[in-house]
Amino acid sequence: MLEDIDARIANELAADGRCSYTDLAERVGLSVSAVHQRVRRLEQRGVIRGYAARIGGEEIGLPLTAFVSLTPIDPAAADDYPSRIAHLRQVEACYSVAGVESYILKVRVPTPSALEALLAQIRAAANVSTRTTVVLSTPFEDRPPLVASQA
Amino acid sequence: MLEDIDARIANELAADGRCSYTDLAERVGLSVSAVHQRVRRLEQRGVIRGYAARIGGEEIGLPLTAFVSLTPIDPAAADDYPSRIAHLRQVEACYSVAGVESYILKVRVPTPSALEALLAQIRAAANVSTRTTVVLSTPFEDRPPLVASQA
DNA sequence: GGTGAAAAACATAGGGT
DNA sequence: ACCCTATGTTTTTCACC
Repeated sequence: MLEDIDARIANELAADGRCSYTDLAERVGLSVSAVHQRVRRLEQRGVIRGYAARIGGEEIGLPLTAFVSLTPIDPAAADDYPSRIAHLRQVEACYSVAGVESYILKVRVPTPSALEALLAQIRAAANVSTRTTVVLSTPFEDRPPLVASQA
Repeated sequence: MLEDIDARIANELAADGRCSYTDLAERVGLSVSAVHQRVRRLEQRGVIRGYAARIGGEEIGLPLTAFVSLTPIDPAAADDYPSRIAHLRQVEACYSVAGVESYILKVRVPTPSALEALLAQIRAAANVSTRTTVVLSTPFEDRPPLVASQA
């Protein structure tokens, strides 16, 4: 599926998303145009889904992170919770999970009272009960996965 | 703290980490060099912590994501759990949380049995008990936070 | 798949307002 | 803080292997 040089390219870009093709080419030992072509293919195949700047939460006034677990109140309701919640931009991620609860959300807000308001919006928008776990600190986050070759 | 144009630059780069300075300059209505200077300052201030390619888990043979909650077995033990776990590369994130449990980890593995092995490693390395919630699907993830100005 | 070369676009530094 | 200009680098395409 994923060949060795492609894996190395993906790892490099996961660690440094703005790395130039020229640098990449040197590191993996190919010409610039070959690397360029491979990167485009990786993007098409969905191995690389996009590029993002990692933003420091505290520096932009969103120091409070929390995980919010959702339990549907009406078990017979339609299963479109994600779409009911996606418009809330403070919700950074939404996972459907196997467990007592149905979804886990990751949220980022400026203050405890903003969290309170957001929880009310979530409950209202999706007809769910919530259980919230506040993040105290983040020793590490967003570590790039080890892309291994499997050709 | 964070001025309007800086906020827009941060938002653009959060959404498209490989956007050129030329494009950025057009979008925010400044000269290329002014934008370049601002980006450097945002990086120095920690607003922008780095750049990363977003990698598709299924496409690289890591289709199984889970959240693992940790409870210390010896409540008197030293509080260096993150450093005991950081060497396990399947652990993508580590959060210290307020709740029944002490930490939440996000992990990505190829198979259920790799998850089993990883959990054993986590328990052995940190002397903790674990509770695992398997992710079934990910409606969305890594949405860029809304960087708001607060000058 | 890969290379190499040429044109266009871009990044970067310096001096001026 | 910003703009402009000049220079070197990078991206991107294309013809060829």
